Amino acid sequence: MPSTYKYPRPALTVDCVVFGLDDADLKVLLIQRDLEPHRGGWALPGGFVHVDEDLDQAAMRELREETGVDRVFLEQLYTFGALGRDPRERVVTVAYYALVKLLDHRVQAATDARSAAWFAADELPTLAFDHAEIVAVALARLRGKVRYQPIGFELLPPKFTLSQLQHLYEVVLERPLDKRNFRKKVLSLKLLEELDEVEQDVAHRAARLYRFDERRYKKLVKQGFNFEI
Amino acid sequence: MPSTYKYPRPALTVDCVVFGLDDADLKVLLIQRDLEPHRGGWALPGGFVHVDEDLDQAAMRELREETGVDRVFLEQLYTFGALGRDPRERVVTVAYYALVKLLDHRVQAATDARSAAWFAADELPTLAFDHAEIVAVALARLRGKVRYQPIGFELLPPKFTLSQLQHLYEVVLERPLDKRNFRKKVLSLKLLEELDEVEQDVAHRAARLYRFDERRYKKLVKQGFNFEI
DNA sequence: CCAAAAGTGTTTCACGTACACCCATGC
DNA sequence: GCATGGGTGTACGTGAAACACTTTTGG
Repeated sequence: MPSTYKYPRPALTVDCVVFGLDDADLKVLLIQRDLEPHRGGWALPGGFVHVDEDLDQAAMRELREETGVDRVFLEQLYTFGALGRDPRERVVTVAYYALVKLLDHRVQAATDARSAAWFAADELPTLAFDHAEIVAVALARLRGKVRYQPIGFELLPPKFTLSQLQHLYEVVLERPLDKRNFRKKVLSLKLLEELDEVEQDVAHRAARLYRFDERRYKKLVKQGFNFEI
Repeated sequence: MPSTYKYPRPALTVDCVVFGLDDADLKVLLIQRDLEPHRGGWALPGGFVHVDEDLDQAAMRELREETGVDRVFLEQLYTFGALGRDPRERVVTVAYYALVKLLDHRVQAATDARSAAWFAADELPTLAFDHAEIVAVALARLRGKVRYQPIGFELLPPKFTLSQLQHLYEVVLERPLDKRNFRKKVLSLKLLEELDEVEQDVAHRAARLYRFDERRYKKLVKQGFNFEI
């Protein structure tokens, strides 16, 4: 049933920039719009905030509904409210960014009713609305934050090699890192648990697997520890 | 005239955490509410976003209308949208924080029709709605950001002494800093212009005045420079 | 002349950075 | 046996941190 208010209200939406990482580079998950405006164009997953759900819930719901992505790292990014950012009416959107383990989510995105696909973050198609700006802000946030918060692990499988971890930082920070210095640095943090396991099915010496020790990290943070890479 | 929509919409507001600095400590500007709920209680300046103004404009307008504060550093903080944060109806608020030169704004705030007052940031009265949480987030942002962005200068007069600057960092970061190391560090950044002026009317040796060289800062940023204190 | 804050250098230590070779494995 | 990435140590330089006394000015 319709609702009436004394003064006009902006519509409120959420949009999500979903990042994933593969062997080659950083990816962003986009959906193809099935409505005007920009019908058929690529856009960020998102939609209207229901009046009885909070913002984080709305973002998670839209992500699940439109891309099948669920139970991932999700953090509010920035709220975009420029006049005219949506040609139909005034729409304010609370943008989020998500970090997913790409291997877990490759299939769902591709097989969803709505067409969804991963694009290299530095080769995105033209995006609807102001979504290109939102992605730019999300990238900047990710680049800034990955250095002083251990969020990079959200992009990797639970067990990973040090080379995978280094590759992650190289891709996100867009610069090469020295292998020995990188390993020295991350191991000195004492946040990685060395497993008695190695990679499988590689055509060369198998690398040791590590796991991020989240319990230990939280304990150290309480003691004033600051993650930094 | 009233507006009708197919689905109910949250109300959208902006709220501002205004920081100022005096000799003693960091202050926050609050207003006394003249409407229910929390009538007579202290709250952040803020109000509804008009449908024809963008978010930054709305924040600036509310700040001007409610406190007389104008032309100050203002930056979006975070958007708060928990269910029940306003007892009347669903209200989503885009929070901002502002940094003002307290001496410029002491009078207006006190003489405005609405009662406004500065409170020490660590001794705030009970606040309406979830405003205490908003202030906490703003403080965390300020503490984090002051170290790697030259925003602290927004809290000082255009000409200031190195001791004032050090005091600023000590108050915001909540820890004492070594005088010699601090001076060495800030001067090494080459962002302060040493003036041929000293403090006036002090009962001891007058300190030299400095000015933040914003042009130089912007130029250095373009060359990849990163401010850090 | 006393109170109050301004101003000034050196030493030490930790950490970031640069850098090259041998090892294990699968094919 | 060869191609591919895994894994390892040292030397150097920069910058952070610790630390105390003299100078200037007004009252």
